[in-house]
Amino acid sequence: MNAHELKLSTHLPVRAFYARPTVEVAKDLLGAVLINRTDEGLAAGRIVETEAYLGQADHAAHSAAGRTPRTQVIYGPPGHAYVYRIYGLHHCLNVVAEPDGQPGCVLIRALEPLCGIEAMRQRRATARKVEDIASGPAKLTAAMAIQMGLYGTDLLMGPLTVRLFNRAQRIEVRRSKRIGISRSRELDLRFFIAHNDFVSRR
DNA sequence: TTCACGATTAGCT
DNA sequence: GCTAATCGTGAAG
Repeated sequence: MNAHELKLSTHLPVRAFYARPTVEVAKDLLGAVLINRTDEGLAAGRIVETEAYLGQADHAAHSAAGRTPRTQVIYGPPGHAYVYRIYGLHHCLNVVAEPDGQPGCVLIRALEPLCGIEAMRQRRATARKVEDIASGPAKLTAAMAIQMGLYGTDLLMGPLTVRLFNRAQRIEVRRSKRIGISRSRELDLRFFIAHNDFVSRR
């Protein structure tokens, strides 16, 4: 898929799309396209796996620690990027949900690469197969060149954006426990597209 | 100021 | 399955 086809087949959601319950946003982001306009050209991938992190009764969410310099964007207006560094090595990308003032965000966990795949391969030199380029939360930020500079940016303004397909295909959504957390591990807040080769785990 | 740890990944056994 | 790599954050002193 090239940049022109991408523009014709997708559209930007309105703010209200993000100003909904986190779980709804997490489900509806499946099948959407994440796009980053980088110095090395356009990078885009289809979202195939997400996790919801809630504002209340979710001890695994970063916002559970309350409002801090790091987590403040989660409490702000929806449709913005919450980027954080993990293990001092990697970055993870979240999309802020819920109305302004209420915490809640969606971790993007895996993408199916669509545009700029050659540049993604260069940024993800260890990936042998295309399925390995963005099949994990820190893999996709590396592939898409997403770093702390995008913290707090508005996904309705770019350079980092999310677009929805104009003709929504029917997607079979699977639900499971979240990956790699210890607290609130009993919650089923991971969503992914069934039978998809690009998810981090089946 | 100190300290333990984490929404991960890659490489090796 | 196990572990190193590597550092900002938040809690405690």
